[in-house]
Amino acid sequence: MAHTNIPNYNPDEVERKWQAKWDADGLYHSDIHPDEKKFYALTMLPYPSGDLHIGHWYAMTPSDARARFKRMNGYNVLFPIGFDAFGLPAENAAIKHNIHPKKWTYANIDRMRTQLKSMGAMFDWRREIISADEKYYKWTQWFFIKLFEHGLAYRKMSPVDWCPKDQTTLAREQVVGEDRHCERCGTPVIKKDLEQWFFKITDYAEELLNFEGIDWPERVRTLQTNWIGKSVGALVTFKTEAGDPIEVFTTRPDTLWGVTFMVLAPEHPLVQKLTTPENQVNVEQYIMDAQRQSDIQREAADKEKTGEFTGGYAINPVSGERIPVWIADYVLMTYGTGAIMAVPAHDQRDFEFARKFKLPVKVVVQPAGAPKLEAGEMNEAIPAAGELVNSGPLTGTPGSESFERAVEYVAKLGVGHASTNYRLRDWLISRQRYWGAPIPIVYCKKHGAVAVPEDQLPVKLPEDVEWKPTGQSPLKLHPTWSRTTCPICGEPAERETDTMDTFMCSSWYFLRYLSPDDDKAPFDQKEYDYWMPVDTYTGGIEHATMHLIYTRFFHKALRDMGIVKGDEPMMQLRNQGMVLGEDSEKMSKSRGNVVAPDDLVKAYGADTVRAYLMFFARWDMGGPWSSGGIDGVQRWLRRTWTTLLEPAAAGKASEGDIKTLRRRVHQTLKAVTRDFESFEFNTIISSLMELMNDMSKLKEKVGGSAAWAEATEIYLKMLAPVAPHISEELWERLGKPYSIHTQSWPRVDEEAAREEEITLVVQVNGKVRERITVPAGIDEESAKKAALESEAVYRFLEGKTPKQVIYVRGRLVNIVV
RNA sequence: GCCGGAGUGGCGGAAUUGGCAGACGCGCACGACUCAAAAUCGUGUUCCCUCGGGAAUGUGGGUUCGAUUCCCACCUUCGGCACCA
Repeated sequence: MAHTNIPNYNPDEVERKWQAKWDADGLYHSDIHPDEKKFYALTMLPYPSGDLHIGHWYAMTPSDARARFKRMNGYNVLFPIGFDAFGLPAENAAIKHNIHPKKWTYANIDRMRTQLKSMGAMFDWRREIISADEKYYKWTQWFFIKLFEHGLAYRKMSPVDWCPKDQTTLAREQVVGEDRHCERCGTPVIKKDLEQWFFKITDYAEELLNFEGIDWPERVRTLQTNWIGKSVGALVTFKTEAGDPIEVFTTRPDTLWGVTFMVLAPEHPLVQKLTTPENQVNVEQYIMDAQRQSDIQREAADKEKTGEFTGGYAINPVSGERIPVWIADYVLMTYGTGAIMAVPAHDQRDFEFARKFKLPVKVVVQPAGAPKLEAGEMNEAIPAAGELVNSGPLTGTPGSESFERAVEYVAKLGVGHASTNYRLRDWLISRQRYWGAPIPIVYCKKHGAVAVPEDQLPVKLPEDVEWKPTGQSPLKLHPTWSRTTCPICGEPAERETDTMDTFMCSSWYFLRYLSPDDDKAPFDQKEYDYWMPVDTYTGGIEHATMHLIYTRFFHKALRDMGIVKGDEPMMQLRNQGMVLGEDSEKMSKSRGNVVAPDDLVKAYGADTVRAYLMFFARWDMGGPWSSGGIDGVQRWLRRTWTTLLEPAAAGKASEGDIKTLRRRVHQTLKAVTRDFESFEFNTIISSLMELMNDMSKLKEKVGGSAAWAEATEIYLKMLAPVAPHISEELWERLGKPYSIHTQSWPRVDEEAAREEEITLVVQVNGKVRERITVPAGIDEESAKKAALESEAVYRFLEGKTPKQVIYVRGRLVNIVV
């Protein structure tokens, strides 16, 4: 079978040739064409960490293939790329290798740009953005000022999460895991009281829970919903005996008559006042202990309850009962009001606390069906709703309306009202590090925090800075940089020396792709009106409660300022899984299980790597890399090469063979089209492999026919988004007009795709006994008749009469005996 | 504890609406070609079997003529949240 008269498939040569030509021709330039429908395909912008990782390829290749598919389907496609270039790793590498963060970052970008280009993606490089460029971060600062002007950026002193290794504060979203460690470096965080800048994302908590009109994965929606943590309840005001109000948030206003004590967070402002002299020493000791403990210790769920009695009492506003006020670290100052009403009969935490400190338990809810609750006999709290008992005027209220009735009651008394609480906190954006966009604020003695005027942007990041982390912002240590004048009064003033969280840069980057060089505005309005919103956004799920929630907030805030339109920036989101090492572990240099795409491209060519990444796992699931499997994909592309280039045999094709070929081609086209739409990339490749297997078998007979010409043309068009170089090369060698990537996606010939004969499965009692070939259009009567007459059925019926015969059109007959 | 995903051959995975379980590929075995090997091509490959069949999609039930698919309970595993009032 060896044919020596056709050239060998040399991926390296083919790929270099076409990448150069596409680049020279501007084949992937995306410009506004008002008469064409647009498609904005976006892949999450990479951090320039040094080398392009196989994970980047895994994320971007199918996104690129789908963008190409959309282009062939008549869309004017925008598929841009850029670099999320500010951030800690640059600074850490700078310290380690004593190289300036800027130099390190831009050298990495140069390397990664070359690596990205080897992928052969349809990126429009004219639109590349680098978030660390002055012309980019000028607008990041501009957005900060807009948020500031609209009251969505504010500064406050509060206990914040601090990473002792990276020497900076972190947003809550960037503190992860049970031991509450830094998302970047893994070091457990500590609390520090600092004055920091925040964005008021909590203003949008309710709206962020609404995913109507966007096609985002259930998983991301759940993660964001949990993160926002909505609780519906009521705020109720108790009073101390001295008359000071203590407001509590409760989700169970129906249990108000069951309150037997109150608990304040140790940091609660009323603690000092409430504490009686004889409890002073113990309370102060407890507060000090609580402060010393890390969050990890304090928030451990299985920890035994601790607390201290203040000696003070409060009055229950509905019952008038006098109840003791305690402090305990299970009540957090950062959630709700920092104080709770304790109902030990119906809340497990309060129950444990009451049992430990011998506080009374009072039953006020009797769930239907449960035995009558007796406080003395309970060994756990009963949180279920039910009929109210021992609840003053509300006694006898059924569980179904107890919540509403209780809220009405406290509202009538003027001591409370319905309220909703969210777990979401405002976004802390100050970072005490060098390599970020400076916060464009000036502090004036007279005017306080003043925004830098727009015409003075950008506030440039100086390069002559000692960047080693000291816990102080490096910009603060610069001898002159922070010295300036107040934009309002002109008096000497100080610049803010913290930089912004890099998630600020990535919250709006997809807008900068629209007009990366515009120096009048963050984006060009014409470009915006044509391209936005993003139609498909692809990337990892790890940003569900970081980037993806920030960018939605950002968009909504800009919408309310009239800067952008619509409620959401990205209409459809899809997440890829993760490529693991061959040992099924996360790839890491220390484990030595890293797969380098550059090596693979060298050995197999980009097309094989692309196709294998699309083939080897379900894209949304990912999985361990297997070095063996890639050979199969390489074999398939080589087979494609030889099958399409070998001269056709002179033989005459039979009508049956032609029909078979066309049927297979159009059936495959149908499946591939469907799978591109639904992100099922692995079955695209297997369908193409199957078709190639069939084509190579049929070629000897049909190689000279018009059907064969049609088959090769459709096959190459389907292959083009997956393997853009080899398909372009074969397209050219078959004498077709340049470029295959500007061709239209073929149309399915339904007539040709239709099966003429089908295999009818014959079951007896649900077990397959026979397969018979029948005409596709067979009617029910004939199908049943054919089944009953088959030899196997005769054997299995053993003379018995069928009780029932079930027919599924075009599929099977089941004979029930 | 709560929320969500996943469990199918030796391996990655496929199966459109409840209708042929294991497509496609890897690996393996055998064969062709070769002095030989590689490459390539071909055949086979879930398990058991008395060669008639039988069993099988994490486990146990249920619905159905028929369940990888729907329902209930559970196990394992991955991810998120977690003293959130």
